[in-house]
Amino acid sequence: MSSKVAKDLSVGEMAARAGVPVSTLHYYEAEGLIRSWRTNANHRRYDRRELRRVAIIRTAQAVGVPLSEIRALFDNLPGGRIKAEDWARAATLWADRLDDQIETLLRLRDQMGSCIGCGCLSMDHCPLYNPDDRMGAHGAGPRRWVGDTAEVAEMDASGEAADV
Amino acid sequence: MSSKVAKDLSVGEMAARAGVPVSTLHYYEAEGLIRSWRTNANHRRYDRRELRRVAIIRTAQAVGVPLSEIRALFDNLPGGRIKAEDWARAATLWADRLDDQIETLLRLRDQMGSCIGCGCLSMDHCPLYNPDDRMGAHGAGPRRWVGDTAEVAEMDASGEAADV
DNA sequence: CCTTTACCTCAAGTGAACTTGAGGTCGTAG
DNA sequence: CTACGACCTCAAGTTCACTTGAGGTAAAGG
Repeated sequence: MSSKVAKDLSVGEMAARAGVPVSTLHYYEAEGLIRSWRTNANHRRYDRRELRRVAIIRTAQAVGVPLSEIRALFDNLPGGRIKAEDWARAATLWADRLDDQIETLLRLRDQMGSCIGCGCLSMDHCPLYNPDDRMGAHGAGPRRWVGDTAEVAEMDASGEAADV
Repeated sequence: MSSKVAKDLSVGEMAARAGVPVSTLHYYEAEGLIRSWRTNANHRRYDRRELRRVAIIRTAQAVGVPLSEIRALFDNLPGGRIKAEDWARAATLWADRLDDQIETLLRLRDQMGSCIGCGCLSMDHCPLYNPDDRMGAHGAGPRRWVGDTAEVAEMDASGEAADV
């Protein structure tokens, strides 16, 4: 019925379509992230759905998901495909991460905004400025920064060393 | 009037307070991102405001600003300090970047949301599924992915290879 | 037949941001 | 006096995600 065969793609075509260099596709394949079959001439051929995989890879990367984690998802595919269920689970997980990231960034933006607004980076003018070492009070201990700006907020609030 | 001298910090204290390993502070200093003076014993001492610098570094990193760019800002400091004006400029710049990132992530989240909702990752069920190669129509050319999900969106819209 | 083009493999190199390790110096506590 | 912890330097190693390069094949066009 359908004369459109939607044939498989060469590595060059994939690269063009997916917007990544050929070398990257080689790399992804070596890392087990995408698959191909070979022609007589030993050239790679990609099922069109591999394009979708590349899209997922790049998308996930944009959210900060490392390749190892993406592979973990892909490795869950019994038949080499992601079942809707698996996808939903991963998507939910990544969406959560997304939410976290968005929240972090929004907090950061707010902080920057108020910093700009109040000129608080200038020791001379910031109403929050306070020469005492308030944070010293709560001692040492494990710290976290990236993905958790709580302490930044605290410093901003205490106004410690408000100048740079 | 103030008996609290708020004395300078050793590298260990800085590390504890800033939540980064000592080696990282060494590294930042080697990279010209922070400064210290030395005691007789050749030990580093940090002015408290260096703590603020570290906070800025980590914050900026969370937004994806590379160290080189942070240094570029810091290098703008004639007196070794950031003037409110310079800070405002950088903060505005980084805030723009933040906005971009937030927008990208929000877009991603929406896409993931609708994917989950419609089960579109399943070739069999997605209402968007379309076996034709719609995207093939617009040929090769430069591509971009990270920080620009336009093409992902397009693929999602066309539903190409909607299964994985 | 010859050349070009697109592909192949495998090893090594890249850059960012750190970390690890070896070997050495202070200054205080016991 | 000696041990200890905190600090020092400098070189080299690590991880991630690729990229580059050398050397080779296969099919199509002139």
